[in-house]
Amino acid sequence: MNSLKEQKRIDIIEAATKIFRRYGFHKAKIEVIAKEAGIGKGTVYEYFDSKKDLFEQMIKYMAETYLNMAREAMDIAETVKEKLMAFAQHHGNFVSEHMDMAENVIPGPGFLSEEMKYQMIEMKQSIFLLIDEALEMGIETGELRPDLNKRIATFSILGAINHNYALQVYFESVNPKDIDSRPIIDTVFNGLSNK
Amino acid sequence: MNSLKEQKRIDIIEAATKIFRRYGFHKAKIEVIAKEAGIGKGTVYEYFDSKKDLFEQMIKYMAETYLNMAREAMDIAETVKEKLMAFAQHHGNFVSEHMDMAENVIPGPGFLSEEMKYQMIEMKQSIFLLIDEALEMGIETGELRPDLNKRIATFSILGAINHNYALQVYFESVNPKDIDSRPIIDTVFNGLSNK
Amino acid sequence: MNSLKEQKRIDIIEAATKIFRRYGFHKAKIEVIAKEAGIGKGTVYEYFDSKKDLFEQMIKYMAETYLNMAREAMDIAETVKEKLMAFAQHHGNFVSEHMDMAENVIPGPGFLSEEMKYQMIEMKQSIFLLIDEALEMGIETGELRPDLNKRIATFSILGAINHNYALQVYFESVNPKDIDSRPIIDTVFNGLSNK
Amino acid sequence: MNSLKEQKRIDIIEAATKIFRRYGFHKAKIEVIAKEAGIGKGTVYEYFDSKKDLFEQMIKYMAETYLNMAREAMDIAETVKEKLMAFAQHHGNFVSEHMDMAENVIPGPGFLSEEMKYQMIEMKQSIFLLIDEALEMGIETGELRPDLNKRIATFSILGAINHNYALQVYFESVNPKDIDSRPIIDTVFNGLSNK
DNA sequence: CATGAATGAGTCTTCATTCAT
DNA sequence: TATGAATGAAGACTCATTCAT
Repeated sequence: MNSLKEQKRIDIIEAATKIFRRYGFHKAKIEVIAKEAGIGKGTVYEYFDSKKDLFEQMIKYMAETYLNMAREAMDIAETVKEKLMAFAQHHGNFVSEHMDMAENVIPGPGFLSEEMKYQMIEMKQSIFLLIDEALEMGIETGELRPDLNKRIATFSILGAINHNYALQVYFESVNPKDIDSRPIIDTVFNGLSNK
Repeated sequence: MNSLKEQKRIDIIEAATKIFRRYGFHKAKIEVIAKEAGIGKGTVYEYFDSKKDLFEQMIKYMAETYLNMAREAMDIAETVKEKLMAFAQHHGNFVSEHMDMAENVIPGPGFLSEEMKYQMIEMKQSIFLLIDEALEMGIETGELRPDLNKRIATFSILGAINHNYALQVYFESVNPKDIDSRPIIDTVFNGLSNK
Repeated sequence: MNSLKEQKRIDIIEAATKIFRRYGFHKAKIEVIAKEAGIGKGTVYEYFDSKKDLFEQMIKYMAETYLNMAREAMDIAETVKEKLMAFAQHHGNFVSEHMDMAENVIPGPGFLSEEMKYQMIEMKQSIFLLIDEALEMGIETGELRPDLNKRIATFSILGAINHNYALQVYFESVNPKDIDSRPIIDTVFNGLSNK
Repeated sequence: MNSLKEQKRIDIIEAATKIFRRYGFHKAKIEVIAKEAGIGKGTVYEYFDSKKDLFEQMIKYMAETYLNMAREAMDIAETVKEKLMAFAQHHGNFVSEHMDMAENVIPGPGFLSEEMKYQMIEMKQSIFLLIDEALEMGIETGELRPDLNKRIATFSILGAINHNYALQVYFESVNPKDIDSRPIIDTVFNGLSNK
């Protein structure tokens, strides 16, 4: 019984994901989301307080999914390099399905509730920590240079991965799944400098 | 006379910049933008076809400004490293004034006109080329490793700079102007790998 | 068995009375009434055809209660003056519990069904007759002036009682139970005129 | 210019009066009020913040009108009896046009804003004072009995007038304009008592 | 009999845009 | 040319009512 309700909640969130992604927050209509989920308009409001609430819960759900998948992918890998490649690949896969979400669907400043902002920060921190741990490990095993500024390195890796996927998709219309993460990680590992 | 019109056009765009940044596209009201520009609501429509048109022209104006400033900053610098640091610093300064723009103000997918999208791609390409040229130069002068994958390196640099600024501001509430670009560029230059 | 159903019907009506009084017709929600009655939302519809039906039956129930109590109170009294005072006192007691009903809960014109309006008229007529009979008696016993316009006198008494209670409660926040009915009746009996 | 806006404000209020009276607060649609006023739906919101605001301003406007007319009517009359008859007649005229307003259009408890409630109380007090002054005068001139309980007498008069009009209209479908106020006032003046 | 999950008709309100002045 | 009063399309949200369990 409880799981039935929970299942329908997920159904609605997944319908919302699709519609929000396609139309953005403001042009996505509740009625359309409901239809996509195969239910009536009013039913959405049995599960979520408002359009905003639905949006926030969707973000939370996606963030959790992203994080869990990233963790799994990285756990299997052994070396830091492999872990980062796994992360990049995961990022690409995820992005290929939820692409514009992050960039296009945002409803505007001051929109997210304070609680939600807190959640988002936590989530970003979790991702940060995921990379940070890998780097820490790499320094200990000697795989990475000992004088590394871990914080900046972490931000740089995340940025490099993110931008490489985003811009390749954007400029070259590549399917993110088909992007090879190896050269990205290689570049970050080896640096630009000629010695 | 023509320059009077042009000046008022700029005034409106600058008012729009402020208001769009503060409220995001959908919650920004034309009336408020008009008031901010010190004119009447209807007058906005003498200069722009629609809210969307105003938004697009604003984006274009800002992108041009960004690009011009980036070019100037990089021209002064000599080595590639200095150029990239100058770019990063410029990025930080610009972002400190127009921050949320990029992240929060976006109106939703399918919003920008095709022509606008084309403009945006051109703009991104210009930025890409700016960095690309610097790398090219670095390879020729031997400052950078000759086997560098320029495309990926460019994306990585842009991503690293962007994310470092964004996340430092986000997590640590640092004023972007106060961020030191050196360690970011150093990290990218030296790479992560322990040789 | 029949009385069990009847009892639950009364329970619902009493829950409805409380909720309608507190929120008014339109803001009173069936779900809340059901909860107040300790039953499920759907069950209300086993006993009443609609919200409107429930409202009308509630009014009818209250009116009957009012009338019965008024009759009892007046039967005990002997003189007309006493009867009117008893009526006034009863009115105050009743009003103290069901106050706003009459003033605040009314759903709007054209709302009550024709049958219901008929009921309401009958009810008002019954009250009218109650007072009318008392006056008739008073005229016969010589307690009241023989040339009295009974109809107008009855309306005036009802109005005087009603308004005195209402306005004292309204202006002076008096508990209706604590209002002394004697001076009201005295005023009506003696008239304003200085002989 | 200002008076044009003010005139339109009044137009809307008068349209609202008609529609609210016909349908009650909840069933009255803004669109219908706008149509009645010969304007577009959105225009209503240029003059009033919300349906509730419109309703409250309408009440205020009507109350002021009622009070002003009552004052005028009573000022012309000389004796207390005449004043009260004038008041009653005015009440009847007003009620004949705005009848159900008071009884049927009320939106429910807790609806009126605090400021509005305060206004309403002030208004009722003004009416009270109008009668109260007349009685005071009557006591001084010896037209009324000196031992009169003014407060209760005032409430009683208001109640008698109100109920006589309301019930005659209700029971006998009389047009309030056609009701003779003399016997009502006579009854109140002479009292019920056979000396 | 009782329930409460599902439903969708109904309406207020916002705001980009128009156009008479 | 500049204005701002007027407009109405569009959409989130409520809640009485139904009906499968």
